[in-house]
Amino acid sequence: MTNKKKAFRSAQAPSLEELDAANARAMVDSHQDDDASELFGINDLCQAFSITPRTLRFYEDKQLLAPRRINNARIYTRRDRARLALILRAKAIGSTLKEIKQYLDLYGNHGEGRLQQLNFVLQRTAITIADLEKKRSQIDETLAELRFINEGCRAQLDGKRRQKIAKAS
Amino acid sequence: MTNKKKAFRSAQAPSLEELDAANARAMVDSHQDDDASELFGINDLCQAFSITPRTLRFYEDKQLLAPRRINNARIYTRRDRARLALILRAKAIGSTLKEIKQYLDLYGNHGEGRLQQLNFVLQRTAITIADLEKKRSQIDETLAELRFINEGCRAQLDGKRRQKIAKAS
DNA sequence: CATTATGTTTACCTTAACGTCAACTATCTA
DNA sequence: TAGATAGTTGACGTTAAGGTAAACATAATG
Repeated sequence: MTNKKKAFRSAQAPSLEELDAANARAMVDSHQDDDASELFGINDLCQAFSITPRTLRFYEDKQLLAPRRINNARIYTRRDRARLALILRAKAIGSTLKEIKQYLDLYGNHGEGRLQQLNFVLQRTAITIADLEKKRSQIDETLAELRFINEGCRAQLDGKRRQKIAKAS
Repeated sequence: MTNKKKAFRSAQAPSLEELDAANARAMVDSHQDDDASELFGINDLCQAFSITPRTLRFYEDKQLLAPRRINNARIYTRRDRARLALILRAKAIGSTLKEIKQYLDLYGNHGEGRLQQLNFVLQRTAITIADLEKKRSQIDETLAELRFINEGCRAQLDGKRRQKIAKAS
């Protein structure tokens, strides 16, 4: 359904497969709360996730990322990197950047113990979870249909093969 | 993540919940290969799926739908309706209209027995299936994280409740 | 028959998510 | 000191998926 590798008009969206590699590392990184140790330039991340600099700057514009600057150049920590992984994964499953921002804002703010906020986060996560579960089940339905078609084809092909063999003998 | 019911700027995308009702009927209909019996006007479908006429005309423009005309007015059969349900479901899980068209083109063309075509359909469905399975697993990961946050909140709130009780006694 | 309700086409407008290009700036290098 | 290299901002372009508005057609209805 996705990713014909036409490569028309430069950098396409990263395929789901491409995402995985970088993604895995980033996920690990995100729980390693060391901050300043491993740093990345903009192109490091671009290569790692198969995106363009423009995309990263755009996300920054939209306040999804906030890397430090060193003489005006963007420097990303592994936390930034992990955040990026979240963003891309969320995008891959059909969320808009606006939604992702809200999601990440929740994600960040679960440490301070204000009762109001905790309840808020609790609600929002519950809603988001419900939403994703629904999406998941829609995917499952679609998968069931596709498998049905797929097996139908396979069966027909098998039939033809048997016919040929029968004729040949 | 989706659907704040702001209702700003008229008809929003239909929520996942809204889709379900009409969807279910349409799915049933799609296997009831009677064609001309139950017919729908454009607004019937709009209401059923919470979309606007513009959207239906747009999909027709893009060749995703091809309703009959009766003195130039669009008349949809239950098959059209079922097709629409597929389109909307695919959209809800993050596919583009272009992708959906390809998907539907496969969907329609599995009846004629040309070997080449069967093999083609077989391949394409396999690819699409793999893609969706990946998406599904990404959703699963996201869900796991959200549940983690959610339970963290819940635990903290419980903690506070116990503190209060302890103080009170 | 005039009106109202439905529906149609054509054409332009909008928003999100980037792409592309031009003009700078800072740092390293020959 | 003059490139080469890697990065920056800013402005405008583009594509997808519709929204909105104007002008017209047809059918039912008072």
